[in-house]
Amino acid sequence: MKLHNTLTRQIDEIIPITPGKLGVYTCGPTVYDYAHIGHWFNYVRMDTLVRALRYEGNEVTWVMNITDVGHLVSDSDDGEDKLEKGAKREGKTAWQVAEFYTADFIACMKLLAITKPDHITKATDHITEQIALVELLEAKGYTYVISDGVYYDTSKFEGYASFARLDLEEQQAGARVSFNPEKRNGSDFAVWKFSPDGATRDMEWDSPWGRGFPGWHIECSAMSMKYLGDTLDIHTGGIDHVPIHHTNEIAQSEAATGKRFANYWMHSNHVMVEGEKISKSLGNGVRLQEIIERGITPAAVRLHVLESQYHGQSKFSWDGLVAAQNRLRDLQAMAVLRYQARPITHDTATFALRDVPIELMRAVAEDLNTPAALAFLSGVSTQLQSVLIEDDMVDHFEAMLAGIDALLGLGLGETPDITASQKELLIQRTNARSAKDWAASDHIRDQLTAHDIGVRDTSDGPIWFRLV
RNA sequence: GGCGCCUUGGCGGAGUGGUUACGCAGCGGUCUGCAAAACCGCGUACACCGGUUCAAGUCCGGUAGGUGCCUCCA
Repeated sequence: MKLHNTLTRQIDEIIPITPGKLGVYTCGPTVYDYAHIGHWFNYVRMDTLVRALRYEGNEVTWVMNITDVGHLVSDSDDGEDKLEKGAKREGKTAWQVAEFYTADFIACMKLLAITKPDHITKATDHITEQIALVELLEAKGYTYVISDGVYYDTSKFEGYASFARLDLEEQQAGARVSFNPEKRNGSDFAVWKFSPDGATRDMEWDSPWGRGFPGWHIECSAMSMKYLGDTLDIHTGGIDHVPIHHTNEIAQSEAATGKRFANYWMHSNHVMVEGEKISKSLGNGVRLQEIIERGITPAAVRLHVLESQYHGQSKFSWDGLVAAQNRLRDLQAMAVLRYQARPITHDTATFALRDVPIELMRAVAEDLNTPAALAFLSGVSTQLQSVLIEDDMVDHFEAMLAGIDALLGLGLGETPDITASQKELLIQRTNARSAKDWAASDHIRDQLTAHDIGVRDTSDGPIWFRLV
């Protein structure tokens, strides 16, 4: 498996620290609002990465965090906590807000066939680990305390700007936001924030420095290293995290351990909706629920994501979603051929079914080139429509679908057979056609259509497929 | 102001030097009792201008347009 590694800015072959085992950490959602289509592109891609690594035979430990505290809404020094803000908006506590949106997120993951991570870690469940990490950084002299919190001194970490290739001085000169004058450097960030004087937050904890809550960045460092060790194999996240969040994670983690934090960094690029960036102000953050309400299945959404590559900016449109839905229908029509195998008449149909998932993996291994994998799959679909599926092919057919699903998560192996009564209708129609009773034959066809079943008549008899 | 990225046929989207993937939509054909489906074929696509090369969508330079980050953001 090769990936575009943000660390080296190259396509790198993934080499596990421990052969056959891989630790993958994915920056998960901040649960203050619903996830939108941009998030789902990201998580479907990460899931595809994990699926592919496992398909290659690796034992993968996948960790995803849930940020349920500490993610500030604006400037990292003065801003409000997103969860506390969400709580005010909805008249709930921050805890209730976090619980609600976490549940929604996990439900949507399931709909999109995103593999359940081995560990879904909440920041609020790991306050002890985060405090311990701050204490370690303090002991090593990386932190200082000012009026509103404990800060990390980025000037103490050599190469702070190198990961994101930042020019800190130039950036500060052109920055549109002024920073807290108590900070030693503009790029310094809070690892522990104090609760405001006289105010009580929904979420706050005691610490050696005072009552408050952890900074957003420290959470990912603390939790990823707890579950995956000091050096992760692969760290993934949205591309927007490169200059700040991931830069800060590296600074914290490497300062604490003296070791490299992650060997490979994979960043999912952004999705443009109808030509525009997804943003709150444009109100174009399409939710999965909205898509489903418009009659698009989650599997089609997933297919649409797989039609794009993670490294470049992607486009989302309703037309594109419909196109994906149509394409998926064709793949399902292929999948359902396994229920319609004929008795063996000759032994010439030697389609290499078992090689199909292997070929898909070959494409996916090239920096997650899922569009190329789908192109191959479409070719397979076309060939199978032309070939007579015989009884001795069914086992291989099922194994092929299982392989495709393991890799792409499209659920082709779950497409159900038609019912016994529907099969009976097909037989009746065949009989009517033999008798050249076209009225009866057409009537039965209408009945089948009402069941969303279409039929095509071939020289080897009827082949059914689902219309939706 | 600084640092990046992108521009492929109606739409989406592969493709890092040499048979123009693939999908959706469209058109034509075959098949069919009809319809549908399926299959086959079609559209002379690589923003523009130069350069390198026997050969460029693919490398280099420039132009135009778009876009991302530098502020929370997947």
